Amino acid sequence: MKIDTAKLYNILKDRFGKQKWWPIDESYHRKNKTDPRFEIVVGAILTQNTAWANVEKALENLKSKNILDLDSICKVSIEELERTIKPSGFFKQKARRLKDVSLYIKSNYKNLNNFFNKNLYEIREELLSLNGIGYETADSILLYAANKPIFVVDAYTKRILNRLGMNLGDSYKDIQDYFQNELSRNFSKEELAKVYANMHAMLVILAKSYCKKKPICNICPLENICDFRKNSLK
DNA sequence: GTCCAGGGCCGTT
DNA sequence: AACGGCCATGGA
Repeated sequence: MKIDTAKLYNILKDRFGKQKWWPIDESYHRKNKTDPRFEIVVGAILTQNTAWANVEKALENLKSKNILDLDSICKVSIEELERTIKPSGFFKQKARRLKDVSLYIKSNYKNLNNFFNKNLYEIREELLSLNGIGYETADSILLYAANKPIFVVDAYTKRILNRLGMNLGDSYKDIQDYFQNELSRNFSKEELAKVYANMHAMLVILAKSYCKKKPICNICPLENICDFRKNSLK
């Protein structure tokens, strides 16, 4: 069975409201005259299979050293970068990944703005060509930093879909296409980026607070439309 | 002590 | 194409 994603969107919105997603320290970037979107690029890499609380510690460390910007990450030594982001885990590979993406943008585009001004799919290809940036990280950067209309699929999304009983399989692209096809029919082109952003944000909130590994079904907003809930009541 | 978190890569079947 | 091991920290 397939559930209308526009309906899903509205149910979640009624319960959670609009989520202001991807926290950014605006005041830090105002003060330092740095591009706040770069914080999202960094966060997207640091959060790979990692609890956000640990990412926050790493981001705080970067801010306290005033190196949460493109040019600083390009300049800082790999050893110091590793030490600074250590709380976020996998610090050696993540330091390398931050370096790689930063140096790529710096050498090819000078700054984030020039890079993000390109076409969505051109940016996506370039991000995916870098080691350590897969579909989810690339799309998170595109959606939340570059404000491009592309839907982010993550482990939470897959878990929720499986429990709802939508047989979309495990393919990233299939799931992404499904959401984009459905939502683009129900919302205007101009608001799609915001809708995708809210949708993903609300799915994450749902997964964290209700649709956990051990789900809390009896107070879940999707209780009435969920196969997992129905089966557990049998 | 065990489990898990807003993945991705690489080697083996 | 699919799967398993690996990367690492800190909170529950």
